[in-house]
Amino acid sequence: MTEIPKAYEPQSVEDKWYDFWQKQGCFTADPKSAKPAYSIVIPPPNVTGMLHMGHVLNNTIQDILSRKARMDGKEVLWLPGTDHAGIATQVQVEKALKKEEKKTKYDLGREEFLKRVWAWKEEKGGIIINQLKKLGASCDWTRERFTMDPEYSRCVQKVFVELYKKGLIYRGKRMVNWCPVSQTALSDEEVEMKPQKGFMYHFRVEAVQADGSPVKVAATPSSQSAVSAPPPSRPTETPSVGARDTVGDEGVAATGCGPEMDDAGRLWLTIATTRPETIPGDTAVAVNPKDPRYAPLIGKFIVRPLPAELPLAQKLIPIVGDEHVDFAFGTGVLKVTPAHDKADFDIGTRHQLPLIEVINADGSMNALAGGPLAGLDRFKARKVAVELLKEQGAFVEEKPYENNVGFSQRADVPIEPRLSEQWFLKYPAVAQSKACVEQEDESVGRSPRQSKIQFHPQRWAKVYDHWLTNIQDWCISRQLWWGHRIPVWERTFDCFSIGSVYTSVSDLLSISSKTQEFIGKESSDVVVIIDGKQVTTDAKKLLDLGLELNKTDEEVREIKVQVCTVNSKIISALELERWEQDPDVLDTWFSSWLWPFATMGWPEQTAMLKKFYPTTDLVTGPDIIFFWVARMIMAGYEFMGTPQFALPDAMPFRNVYFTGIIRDKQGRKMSKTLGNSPDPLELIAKYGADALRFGTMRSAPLGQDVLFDEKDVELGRNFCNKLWNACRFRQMQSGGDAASPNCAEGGAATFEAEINPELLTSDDKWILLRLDQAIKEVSEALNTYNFATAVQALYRFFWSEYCDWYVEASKAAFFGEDAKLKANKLAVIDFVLGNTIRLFHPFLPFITEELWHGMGFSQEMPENLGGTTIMFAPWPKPFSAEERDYFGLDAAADQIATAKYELVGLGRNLRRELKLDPAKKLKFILRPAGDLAASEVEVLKLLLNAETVEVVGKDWSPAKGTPSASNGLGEIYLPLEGLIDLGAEKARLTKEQEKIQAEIARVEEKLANPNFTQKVPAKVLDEHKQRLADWQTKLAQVKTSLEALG
RNA sequence: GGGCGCUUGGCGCAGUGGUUAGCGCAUCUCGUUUACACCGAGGUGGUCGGGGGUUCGAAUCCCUCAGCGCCCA
Repeated sequence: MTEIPKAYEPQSVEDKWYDFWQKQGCFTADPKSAKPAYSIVIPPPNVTGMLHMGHVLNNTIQDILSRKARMDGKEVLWLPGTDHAGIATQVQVEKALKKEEKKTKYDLGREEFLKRVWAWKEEKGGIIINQLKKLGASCDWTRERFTMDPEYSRCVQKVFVELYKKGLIYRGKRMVNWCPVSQTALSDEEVEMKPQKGFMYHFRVEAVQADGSPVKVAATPSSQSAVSAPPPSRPTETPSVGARDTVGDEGVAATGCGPEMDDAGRLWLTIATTRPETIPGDTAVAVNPKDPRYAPLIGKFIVRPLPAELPLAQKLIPIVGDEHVDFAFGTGVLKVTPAHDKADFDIGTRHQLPLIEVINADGSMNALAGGPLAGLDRFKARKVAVELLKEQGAFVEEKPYENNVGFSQRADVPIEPRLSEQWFLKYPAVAQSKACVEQEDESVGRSPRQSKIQFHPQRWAKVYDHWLTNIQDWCISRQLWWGHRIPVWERTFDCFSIGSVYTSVSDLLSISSKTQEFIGKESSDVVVIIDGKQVTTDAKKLLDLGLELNKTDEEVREIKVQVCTVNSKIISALELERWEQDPDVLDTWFSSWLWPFATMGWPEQTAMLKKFYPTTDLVTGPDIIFFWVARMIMAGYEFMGTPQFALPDAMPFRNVYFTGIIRDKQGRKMSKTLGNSPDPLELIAKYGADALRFGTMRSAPLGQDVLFDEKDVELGRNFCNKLWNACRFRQMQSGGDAASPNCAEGGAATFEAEINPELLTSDDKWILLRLDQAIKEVSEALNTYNFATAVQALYRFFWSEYCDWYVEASKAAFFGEDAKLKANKLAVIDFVLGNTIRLFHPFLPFITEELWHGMGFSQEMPENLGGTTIMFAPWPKPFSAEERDYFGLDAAADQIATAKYELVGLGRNLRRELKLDPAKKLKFILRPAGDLAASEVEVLKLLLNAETVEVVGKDWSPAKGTPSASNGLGEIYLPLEGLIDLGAEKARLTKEQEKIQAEIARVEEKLANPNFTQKVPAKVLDEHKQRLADWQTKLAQVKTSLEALG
């Protein structure tokens, strides 16, 4: 037989089994299976991505759930794939293009650029998939999906058309979050608020009449100062403009606010702003009409200081009264820049203020910002604007100021609120989505049939609910090239001729009669909007539509027609007539929100959807609860909740497990710049995939962030090695030279299947009970998504109970002569290991498969229930009452073993306290409290490393000065013939005695308290009485030991 | 400003009203005993963030304060 390595070598095992599983089709889900379904869709990683520790955590959990479900006899679908990650991917390809060819995407043009992106995707896109395989992920790779797959793209477009038709999608000129680096709009969710240190700049402007002459206010302020009335306290219910700027506003409320009149009789206002570079874009200043300081000035004007070169008439902007102005903030005077601030835009709308755009799409200032500013970057312009104010004498002061600024999540630069034409979605199925997630206070008294989505941990349900309550329309268009292009075509017609030249809608769309027939059948494929109004395609005459097709207004000669469709025939017809497709693409999340069903063949009612939708579990990070989880739920109700699918529950999943965020051991987020992000593949190469999985799971408590330490992986490796060696030990006891866990023949030849209950020792029964307990704990922990608890239970059972006690105790039999006992012990070990390996399988797929075959367990099982692979071996079950009876697993056996191990501990302690040579075999004397089988004494002898354990009767008494220890099982003595220093042992026992006495005093005090004895439940009272008795017994034992020492 | 979470030995965490508050790592001592030094045996180390309350009894429930973190505005 071959020499086997003393240590487990994962490298030689992992690839072998992964290939085996794939070749056997173990991961492939069969929609026709009669087994109950279990399904899970992977949160698609970015196609540009590389595996990081977050993926490891997330996918290990999914793999554990999937593998456990297979062992539970479920038909399992774990559906993998990647998403196209619009911005991230485009940016990567652009960077590569610049580096390699010194070109921009504009040099190539849209079509050619997209070819490059696809080429790049083909080359690099598979990396993360292969990395997942290294981790052991049991995904159904035959169903791998990509959000830009043709079928998937059709789903995205169809969804767009449907929502468009419902009127939920609209195009509008709105204030959006603009990323000047990526040069695209972003959704609110892609904006990250970060505190920024900057300045609050104060500058003063003159209040004037409409003609520019000095203002005359009825209640003329005194020449010293206009600040007579202190500003009233802020009305709490008033929503305040600029509230986002007020973070940390203590100390910002400016001194000397209120209008001030100078010696020349001119009235000045002071304005506070963090963005002086936008002054040229100001079209008003706003004050609160309830603010007595400024109210009289409403309707007057101020002289806008920038651009300085403009004639006075063009500098005058009105002072408007707006209740949303927070008059406790800043000076109470708000500059209003409707083109560059969301709140200001709203004020502008309320007061019909003009918009002046002064910032370009790339974040630079344009000509309207004025000579010195034009062309400068917005941040450079800020400094220059301050200089310009100083030159004019308008600058008052600047104060350090920290406020929250929205950053583009991708490019990590401050976003620029910008007015632009974008596509928006009013979220569908909001009410259903809100109602379907179980909140914490609902869980009581609800029948389990009323199905709801469960979040784990449940507290995330609140966060979810809050977001849905305050939901805003979703900006879904992106000014990118890589992504799903918006399926809308547009053409402009002359409004005078449209009605006469084109008679019908299909005529307008240049659709032939043949195509038209086709449309008739599939009219859901197309939506037509004329002049902003949806029209039906079967309308014969345009004029019948009641549109104002003959506009009289000379200014408006054009009428816009939009067609939203996925029908390829119509699209070809449109493109022939030079209709133009909208250049924008859709937000990547607008495709991934369809993931749970678009990956399974939607919109058809496929066998896959029938079998596997709704999916069972979703595992993801709380950072994408809005981006993805909430939107998937809405999409589920909207698109799977139709009669066609006839589902009782249209929700996309039943459980959502939110992982923690992986941090380094100092609690910092993993980041490339910090270099604290370990490469999982390196860890796998060094320690093995099982070790990485085990280590990660062990340190990942439910719903808490995970502080990752390579030590955890090391511990995982050690654990695998322990498991390996425990199996190796068993093989070495099977009588032959076949001492190899990875040698199937050797293992199988001596496999002991039958346990003879008659021959079971207390140790055997004890380990069977511990196994039973472990099965219960691990199963329960997995059912409640407590992965760390499950791992902990496995660790404790296997290492601290099986290896430390049972294996050591079993050596008494294996080193002995009783062949029957040995055989039975092997049977117990095989039973325990067979179950243990299965319990470990979801966590440690590779080593368990190796051992399953190597130990011969696979040969004991039917082919489809573990015979081929442990993946389908049945999940271990706790003993039934009959089995417990059969094996005699009662409390008595348990107590004997427990007491025995305790006595061993006491004996080892004696040896230690007496500073005896640990290598020396000692002679112990045992005086048992009751009957004790010879086999028990053998175990004691072995575990105590004793030369002999002499059993004596009740009437035996030790010589004076004989160290001893005792517990319920009996007393052990170390006859040492004097010569030993007993001081340390005496001291230890005295300390022990004091501790026990203190405990007794505590319990006695409780029991003496009538308040306690009368109020406490009987059970607790009994427990306390028992506790007192136990302590008293212990005290007696310690006293005996002390006396024996003399 | 609102919401959520966290605070337990040096570190990371268990422990949601009832024994002596557990576990892993680290640390210290000892040990090359025929599964494993990726190991074994043993030890040190905690008034459970502060204060108050409820209770016979609080790490656990309530109030309050403080610190840290995250999300939303």
